[in-house]
Parts: sequence; C-alpha cells; structure tokens
Amino acid sequence: MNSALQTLQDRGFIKACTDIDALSDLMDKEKVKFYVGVDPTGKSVHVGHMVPFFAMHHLQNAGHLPIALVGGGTGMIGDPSGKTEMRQMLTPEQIQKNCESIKKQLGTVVDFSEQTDGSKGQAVMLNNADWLTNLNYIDFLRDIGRHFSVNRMLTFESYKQRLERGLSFIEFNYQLLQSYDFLTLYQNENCRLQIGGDDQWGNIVSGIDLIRKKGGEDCYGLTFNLITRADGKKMGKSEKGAVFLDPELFSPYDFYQYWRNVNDADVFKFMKLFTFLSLEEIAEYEKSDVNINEAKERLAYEQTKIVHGVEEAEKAKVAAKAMFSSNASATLSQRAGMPSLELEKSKLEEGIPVLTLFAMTSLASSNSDARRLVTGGGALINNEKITDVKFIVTDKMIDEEGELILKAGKKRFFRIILK
RNA sequence: GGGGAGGUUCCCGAGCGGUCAAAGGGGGCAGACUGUAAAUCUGUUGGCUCAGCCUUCGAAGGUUCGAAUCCUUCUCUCCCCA
Repeated sequence: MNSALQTLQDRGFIKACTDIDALSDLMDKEKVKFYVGVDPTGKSVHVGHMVPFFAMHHLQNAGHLPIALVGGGTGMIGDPSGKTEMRQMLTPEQIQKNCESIKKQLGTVVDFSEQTDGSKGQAVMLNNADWLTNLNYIDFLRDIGRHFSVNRMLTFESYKQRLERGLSFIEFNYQLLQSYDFLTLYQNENCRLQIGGDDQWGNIVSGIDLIRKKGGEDCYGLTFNLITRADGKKMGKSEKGAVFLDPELFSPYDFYQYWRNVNDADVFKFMKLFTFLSLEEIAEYEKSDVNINEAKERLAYEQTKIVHGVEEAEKAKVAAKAMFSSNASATLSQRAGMPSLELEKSKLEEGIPVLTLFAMTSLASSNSDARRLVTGGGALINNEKITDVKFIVTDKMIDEEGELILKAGKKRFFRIILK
C-alpha cells in the first residue's frame, strides 16, 4: 500500500475507502489533491472535528496537496448527517467571521504557508461560498439535480434517521451541494480525493457518483473512524462543554487537563490520532512496565503543544504537576499556567465572604453553587478546607507567594493574584 | 386547508387545582475508594441577604383564596387526512 495511506492505516484513522487499491496506485504515481470540508457553524472547532485534519497533516507531509474547504455556502444550510435536530441558520457575516478564526485553528495542524522546497504539499483553503452563492436554481436542477435519485437518497442512513424526526427540504439538499463541491474541486483544481468523518460517507460517495456521471475520472473517498471514548461519551465533550481549540472558550490549562484525564483505554489510540509522535515512540509507552500516567502526560503535553504552542503546553504541564504533587504549594513560575484572576488587595483586607470569592472564579457558577461546594466539603483555600459558608476570607490567608490558591475538589484549581 | 397529539427545570421524562423548585433516569458537581483512570457507593444539582424570600413548567391574558395543572388567544413541534 502507498506509504502515506499506510501511515493513516497504522495510526488508526481509516474506516472505509471507496477503492483503496486504486487510490493507493494513484498516490504512488502522483501527488494527489484532496479535500476535507469544515462547517463554519461555530467560532471554534473542537477536538472531535480535528481528526480529518490530523490525517491531512500526515498526507501533506507525504507531499500530497490538501484543500481545506470551508463551508461558507453549505454552512448556511446545515448537514443533517448525525444530527437529530435542524441546525440553526447563521447570517453570512457570522459565517465569514467563523471562517477566519477556524482557518487559524486548522493552521496548528496543517501548514498553509508557501511551500518552497517541495518536501510538503502546498495546502490551500477555499470557501464554497465562492461557487455556491451565485448558483442559478434552474440551472442547478438541470445540471446537477437530475443526477440524484430521491429514492436512493432516502435509503441513506443519515436521512432515514431524520425522516423519523423531520427533515426540511433545505437540509435535504445538503448532499447535492456537497457533491457539487467535489465536482467543482475536481473540475477546477483536479482534486481527486475527499476525506472526512465516517458520517460523511454518503455525501462523499454521492460526489464521486456525480463526477462520474458528469464524465470525470474516477475519484476517491476515504473516511475516518468517528472517535469514541471508551466510556461511550462523545469525543470532544467535557463537563465544561465541547473541548474547543479557541483559548477564549477553553483555556489551555483545561485543555491540557482534558487530555491528561482521558480513559486508560483511550490513551494509545489518542496518541496515534492526535499527536505526531512516531509509532515507535508510542510503542515504548505501550510496554506494560511503563506507568500509564506517563503516557497520559505526554499525550496531554503533545496535544497542547500542537494546538496552543510549546509555551502554553509547558505552563500547563508545570502548573498541573505542581498542584497535584503532595505538598501542593507551587512557586509563582509554576503557577503561570493556572486559571487566574486579579483582585485588589484592599478588597481582601476588608474581607470577602468565601461564597462570593468562589463565585468570582470558574470554580462555582453562582453563590448557591459555591454554597453547595462548601457544604459538601469540596472547597479549599491554600489547602485548608473551608466548611463554614459564612467564612470571611481576609489578607491573613495570603500564602508565602502573596496569593490565594482556591481549590474545588482535588482537580480544579484557581489562582487569585493580589495587586 | 381539515382532524388529532403535544411543548415541564442542562437532556429525557413524570406531574394534571393546594402537601411542586416540581417524581424517576441521564448528565454535572462534591465526598469515599484510587492512579489527576475506570467501576462502585453516598450526597448534591434555579437564584438570593438561604430555617425565609424571589423567579421558573412555550407566550400573553383570564378564572380562583390559590394554577405547571382550568379557560381564551397566540406561537411552535409531531401525527393522520387533503
């Protein structure tokens, strides 16, 4: 098999391919242009969306030519695949803004810069709004619509499910538009391969069919395993909601912790999919005499480094290490990666009720929430358990570093910086 | 267009005049046990100046001492017929 494909296979990406042998031959013969679509339905993608882009990274390194296709046009419709409800429609302005921030995030994994030495494939980002928004309805129906059989579409799993709950006509057209995207990319860019999550199988196959019906060459589809966690929960979801790549929505420290806390059963799978560590190196961690927590630490570090950069990864790692170590008092530099808040020193001198203080942080969402925390015995300040809800925090509690470290349970920390 | 069934707290889902901030489950948070894992058990899960008060049961009105529960209008969803 083609070495790039082999890499994806070995790392556990591949779920299905329309014709793996033919694709392999093609990739041996030439640098193949391939694409994956992203929906700009939010300001940020989350880790679950990243699988195809990690795959894209590996293919790019093998010299193939990635196209990241932002669905500026299709985003205005919403893909029914895997959704149980209709999507909210977005305004063109929102979509435009989302596209820009998403491109930045994808840039952490796929290199969009100008390639000069030719060792990597040149990556580009396109927006299907460029060819979708000006489509003429009648022309589209005549040229594209006639190639689609409603009977056949209705047999697709993604539509079947939605038929039970309701599917609007606008969403029903999604497959046509995505197929049209592939056709357009084939015609304009000579794009031969579409990759995506396994939920995209139906849409990808339709695109390939369309290209063939329009007289094109054979094109290929490659889908990746939908990543599930061993506990059955959705990948990329955490108690704090989706694990977004945007540091505003999900702090690098929490991001690091998310990976640090993955299920034992998922560690190596995730290392292969979500880091660039070599398989040999990962195999070292898989040896039974290695403490699995070292593997988790490495996974968290590598992932954070890729998404947020070395500096943030380093900070998160140091902060986590310091806080989880036995004495649990960290020096100022170790605290750098911790979620924090600045507070006027004078306020503390006057005294602040515990509940108020906790509610100011991300540890408690409201006074009542803080009350529950304290009542339940989960609230600590500088490692001292606070059980009295009326407790007043004063400047006497400041630690040797001149700060306060709040804890909610064993795992959640917050740093109060006095000024 | 006609007929029917519905919209309940983060989600699913009970409640159908007062004892309802609303059963049960899921999820979340905390405690115990651990390895910052999983599983298990316990507590908790609208807000507040917390033995009390305030805001919630699609929206707005109304009946009533009192409504998530009854009436009216509106709105949205699903199903059947056209």
